[in-house]
Amino acid sequence: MAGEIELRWQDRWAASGTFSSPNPSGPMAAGFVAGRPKFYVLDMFPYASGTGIHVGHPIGYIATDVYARYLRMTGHHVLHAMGFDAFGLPAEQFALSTGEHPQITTRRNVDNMRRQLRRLGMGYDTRRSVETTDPRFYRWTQWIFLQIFNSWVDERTGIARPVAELAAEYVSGERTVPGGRRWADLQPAEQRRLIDERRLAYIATEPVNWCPALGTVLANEEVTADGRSDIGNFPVYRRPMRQWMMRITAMAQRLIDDLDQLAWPENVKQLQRNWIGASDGAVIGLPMAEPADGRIEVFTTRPDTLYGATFAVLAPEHPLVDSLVADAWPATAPARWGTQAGSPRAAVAAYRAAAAQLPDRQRLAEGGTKSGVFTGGYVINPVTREQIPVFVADYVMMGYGTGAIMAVPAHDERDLEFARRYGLPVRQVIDSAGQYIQAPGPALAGLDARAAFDVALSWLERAGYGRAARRYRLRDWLFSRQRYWGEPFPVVYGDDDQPVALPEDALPVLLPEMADFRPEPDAGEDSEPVPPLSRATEWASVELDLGDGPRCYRRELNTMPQWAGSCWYYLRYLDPDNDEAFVDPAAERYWLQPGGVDLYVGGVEHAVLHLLYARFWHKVLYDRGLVSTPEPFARLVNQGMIQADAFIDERGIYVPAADVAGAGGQSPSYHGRPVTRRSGKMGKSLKNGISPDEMYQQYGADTLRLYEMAMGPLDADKPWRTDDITGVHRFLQRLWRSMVDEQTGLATVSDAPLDDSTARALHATIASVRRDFAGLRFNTAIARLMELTTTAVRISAAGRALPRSLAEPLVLMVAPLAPHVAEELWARLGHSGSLAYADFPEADPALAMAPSVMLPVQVNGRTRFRVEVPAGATAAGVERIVTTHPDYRQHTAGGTVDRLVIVPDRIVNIVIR
RNA sequence: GGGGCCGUAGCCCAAUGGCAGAGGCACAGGAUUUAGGAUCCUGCCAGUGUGGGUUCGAAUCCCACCGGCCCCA
Repeated sequence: MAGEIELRWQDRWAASGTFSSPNPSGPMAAGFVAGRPKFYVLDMFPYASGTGIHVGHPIGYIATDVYARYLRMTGHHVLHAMGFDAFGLPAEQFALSTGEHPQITTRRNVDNMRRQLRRLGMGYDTRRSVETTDPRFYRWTQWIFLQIFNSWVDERTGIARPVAELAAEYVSGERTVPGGRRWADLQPAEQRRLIDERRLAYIATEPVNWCPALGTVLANEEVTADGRSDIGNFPVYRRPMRQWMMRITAMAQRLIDDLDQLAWPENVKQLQRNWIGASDGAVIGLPMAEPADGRIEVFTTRPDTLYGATFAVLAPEHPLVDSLVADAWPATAPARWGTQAGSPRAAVAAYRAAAAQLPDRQRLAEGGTKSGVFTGGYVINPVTREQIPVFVADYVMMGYGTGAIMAVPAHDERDLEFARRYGLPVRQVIDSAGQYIQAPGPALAGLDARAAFDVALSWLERAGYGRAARRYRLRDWLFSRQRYWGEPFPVVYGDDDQPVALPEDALPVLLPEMADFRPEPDAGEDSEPVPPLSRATEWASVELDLGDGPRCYRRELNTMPQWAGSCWYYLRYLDPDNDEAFVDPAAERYWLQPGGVDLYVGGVEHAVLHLLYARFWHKVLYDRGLVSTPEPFARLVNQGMIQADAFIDERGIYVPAADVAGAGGQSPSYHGRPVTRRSGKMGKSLKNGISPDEMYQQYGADTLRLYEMAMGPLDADKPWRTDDITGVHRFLQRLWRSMVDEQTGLATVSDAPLDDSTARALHATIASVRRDFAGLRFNTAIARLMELTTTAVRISAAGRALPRSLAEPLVLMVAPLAPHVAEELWARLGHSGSLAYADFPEADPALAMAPSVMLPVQVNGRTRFRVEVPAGATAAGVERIVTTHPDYRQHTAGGTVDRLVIVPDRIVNIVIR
């Protein structure tokens, strides 16, 4: 029954385009009403995986759909669309596992997910659905890449500008060329290098995480703490490679500062701040002992502890290592510093080679022993004038600060561990009482840490050794992958091997059809990455006329990472068919003003990467005048995780929860063997997913939607219990029977007016439900609607037809949550159109109020008796009633009344001493 | 180790600093029914993790501890 009704309404909504929302102008302008408030509701971009969704996935989608339906009924233009992220490693790995082409598997996965969401009754504007793998979409992903490639961040303002303006500054002399030469005197290649090194998308040879088994490099975030790939758990090796990078670090400060204007959960903002990780300190130039004019720049957050610096450490990748390494060991160097190795140069070379293998996260992991090797070189501590030895050690990272540190073992644990291992001196700067020790250099004795920092910094500045500096933990974003299934870069290379941006009319650069899309098989640890696209030989080279006649160019063979499409899909929903621009500015302004997407709902697992990358792209687009808001997402809500029972066998391996016998009982078993219950996040890894298909087959989509919304607050983690579904299922049946005759199937309602108490219940419910919907508190709204339904059931069970003036508002209030049954009831109540745009009931406060209330009267905080007072009675009126009440004298006899606390309509408290 | 979130009935969850209970599950009893694991009615159970503090009044605010989850190291 439910299934038949639901499918019928879903067809009707689709056929009549019920949820199409108009743009203010352009091809989608039909139905636009000027002056109507707008709202942009957005779900995080789903990734079309191979296994379909489980019931934990759509909880956020259901919530936004309920909210969007509510907003439509309260007079808003609502934009709510759903598209699919389908490029990237997971889709490609899935295709590899089935042996089919990702084009095919992706198509199937997206179709399946569309089907599942449609079956849940989602009110999306299906005209606006996009897929990242569609050339009409990724053409603009490539176009945005070019905007980023052609931008630089002006270090004076932090704002992104066209690189043409950077060149103009060099030409005009406003910006001086490093080295003091004139721009016009530079070779074209030198000019080009000066521009390229400022671009926001750039090529760099950087140590990266190379995963031979996946045949690609991975971002740090895609590598686990023990140095394996997040996807597939394959070993990852560290090696330098030529890669595309995004200069997100140039926006670090704005990415921190602008968090303040966002209505986001505080913990997500904090995660972003920590990830960017600003720290204030100083860059200190430590003079090298040899060569005498050399300096090593170290970054420290504690310049006040310079006196305690007894050695210095360079990252293995540090460019100064070569010039610092001595030809022979100094006679004074002890054997434990590694001097038994032939020469400093050999020892350092061996160490660097070993360190290069390890992924960053493993190098930084605590507990791993700190290893290093002496370079044979020394620097001078500016405070003590002593020569201190310089080591190379892998606990210092090239990507952070300056890639070099002054080591203060007395006040840094990692330095201390290193010093102990190599027998280096430990010199205290601050004594056990927390006081600075009398020392040469800046006078710090008696100061607190804050003041000492300032004094030490100004001492360094005056002496010419250092300057204040702010550094970020954030690293530039590794933006290329050696895989097939991604957006091709809109870039080619000429004879000089330098990247050249393709003109806009050359877009899209289509991903070539390849039967064999696999990464290079059997790639070993030392293998050179061979992108699959290199085998598309016809595609890989191309003759173009880029302004200086037809020439042969090579295409970029890497592809973009999975994050690219999700950085801007929310803009394409606004204007999905535009072939002239990535988005029409009028549509963009209408839907994004004032502060970006009005409500963004998704999982907290995207708190850092997706949200940071998307903010970065959006800011570049904003600076370049292509979008109108500095931030993409004004308000963010994280839906909670759905947890479910999972089961492990005696080996500790998860077994499919669906096949566990006696899952709810004391002794669950799997194929006759005992298993142990271990609850956790529903999903593939715990093998405890429950498919929505079986739920709506058995109960219907309305019931599933209601259950997911009734489980608890949207943002709380909640355990799934299929047994509990019967509660909301009964609710819908009660609602139905309260107004539909079971024999005839006709609505039986009367035109009788509501009695006072029913009217009160109705209007109080309307007021609460409106408040709850507006605040995304669907669980409490459902509780109110269940109560009102009980009222309705009582009326109809007493043999009276339900008054229409109760039935209709009840149906309308249920509609956002259970739209199919509501539409069906609405139709049976005699209405011809969909209720999707019917007016949501309005509460009349006068009718909602009871004529009188029973006020509890407390004595010193304990309830002693009650008085009945008129609703809304003033404090003076209540006082009169209470003090003349027969029980008042009895309860105040024991002492003197200090005062009466009266909270109108709530409580009275008599304070007695 | 640092940061964040959360502990209310057998379970899931409500409660602008104001009578601890809205709703659901489970359970028990009754009604109805050829029967039902359907439907209707009724009932049942906690003093809010622990200990302090603020307040006329604390589940709610503050501190410490215990337990759980998440993030970072």
